[in-house]
Amino acid sequence: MLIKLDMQSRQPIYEQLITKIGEMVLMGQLSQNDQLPSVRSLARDLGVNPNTVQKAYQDLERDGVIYSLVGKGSFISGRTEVIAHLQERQLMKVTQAVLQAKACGIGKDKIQQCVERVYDTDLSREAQEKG
Amino acid sequence: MLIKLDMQSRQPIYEQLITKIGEMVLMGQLSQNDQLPSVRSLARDLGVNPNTVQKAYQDLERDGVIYSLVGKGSFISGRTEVIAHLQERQLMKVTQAVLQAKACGIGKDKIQQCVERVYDTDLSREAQEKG
Amino acid sequence: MLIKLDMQSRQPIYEQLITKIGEMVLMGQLSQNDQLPSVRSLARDLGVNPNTVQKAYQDLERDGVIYSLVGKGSFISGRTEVIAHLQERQLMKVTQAVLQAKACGIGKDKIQQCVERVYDTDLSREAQEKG
Amino acid sequence: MLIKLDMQSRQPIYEQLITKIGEMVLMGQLSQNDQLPSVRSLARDLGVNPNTVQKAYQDLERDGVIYSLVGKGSFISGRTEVIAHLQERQLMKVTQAVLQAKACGIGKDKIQQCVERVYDTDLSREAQEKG
DNA sequence: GTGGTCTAGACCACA
DNA sequence: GTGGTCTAGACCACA
Repeated sequence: MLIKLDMQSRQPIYEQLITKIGEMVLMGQLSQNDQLPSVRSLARDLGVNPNTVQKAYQDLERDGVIYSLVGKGSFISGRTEVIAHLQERQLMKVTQAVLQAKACGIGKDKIQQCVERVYDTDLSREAQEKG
Repeated sequence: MLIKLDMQSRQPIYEQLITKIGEMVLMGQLSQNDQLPSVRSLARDLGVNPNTVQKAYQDLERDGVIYSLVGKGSFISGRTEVIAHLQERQLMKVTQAVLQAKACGIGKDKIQQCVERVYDTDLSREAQEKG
Repeated sequence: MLIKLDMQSRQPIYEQLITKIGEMVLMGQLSQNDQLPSVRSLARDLGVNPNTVQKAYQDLERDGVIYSLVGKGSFISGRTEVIAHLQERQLMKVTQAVLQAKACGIGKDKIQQCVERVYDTDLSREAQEKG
Repeated sequence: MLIKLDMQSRQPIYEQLITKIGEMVLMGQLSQNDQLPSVRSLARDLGVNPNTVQKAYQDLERDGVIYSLVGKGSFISGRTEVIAHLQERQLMKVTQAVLQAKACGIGKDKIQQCVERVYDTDLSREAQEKG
């Protein structure tokens, strides 16, 4: 389970975990019924408090992204509605940021440049890494 | 001073205040050397503790957005470098959100639709207000 | 009465006034029994609140730097002991700053350079202004 | 954590705290990633309100001297640029005091004596402690 | 346990 | 009147 955490970030560790696991589901790196590492082993691997992983798993279960079987472990639910919901939520964040940007007097063109840069830069970076 | 606070929000009150005043500066609703309402009067108007407004004002002063004179009041600094910095910071937030969206497998077109919607919606709202 | 105030400074205006008048006494620009401008006229000239000038004059009188005659005005006392005391107090400030600098691990040589710079720079500046 | 506060001082408690911790960093008594006492424990030890310590810690974090992790604690950042900046700021204070002294007609020799006294006195104090 | 936010209210220096 | 500091104490999210 390759997860990079930013310990200095203002974003709570448990939220970073939720985001990362959500991304792995959306990108197909985690599929229906795949088993997640146990709370303790993941906590050990990441060097964080088990409570933190526990909190992330609980939230993911509450949102239907994973399901837990007592004594067996935690698994990806893979329900399509959940996946759609994850993407919607992320789009909402973009909308919020753009709304605030507009409230700051930032023009549509600036935002569009910003979007272009993100999608173009990453494509070229992936090309480099593959090439 | 028209400021709406969301008391239910996860975002702290003093941060909401900072954001709102920053927006008013960027939109030209507050200009250089304009006087802000006093800590106490704004606190009274918003129904929050003076300490909370004080914290917002002190953070704004540290960021160079306003300056405070004991015994006289708090005023907009209006330094251009500060204004530019405020906009950059907001653009960074958009970039972050878009980056995460991309990491979730959301396509460029979806983001662009989202941007269009934000800017078009507001235009129509302005049209309604004028018409 | 040529006095330049820094309205943006953290140092209170009344303290700036006290310092400036003290300096003028020490530099011989104000001599024994010289009359000071009235509280109101000085406040008007400087664009500050009369209370502020009043407070400065009161402190100066308490320290024996000036004396006030009701209905006549305020005057320089010019007592030698007072002049010596003003200089001592300023030296104390230097000592305090140097003590803190030493507590910060700053070496004696750095401080000495700093002293040289102040005295050399100003001499050359005075030369330019006179020449 | 040995910190002496002067409750009678005009200097605010939180500023005294900031100064003291800054000095300990500069003197190498606190090094990179060293953990500071928690807000509550330090407040208890010093007999002040936790909010006051909190304010000091937050200011130190904003200046890059320390970093705080919610749920874990506060730690020394140890960034060299920050350390250099702390010393520069202290030297500025010395320069200001010397400039004012000169404006008061105090000669260079008087200042130099004052510097000598500070650095010699402390050396003898260290000698006493060792001897 | 940790840091962060907030209230209610006092007191201060300053203009 | 103004901003700034501080206390006492509550509650929250997080690890």
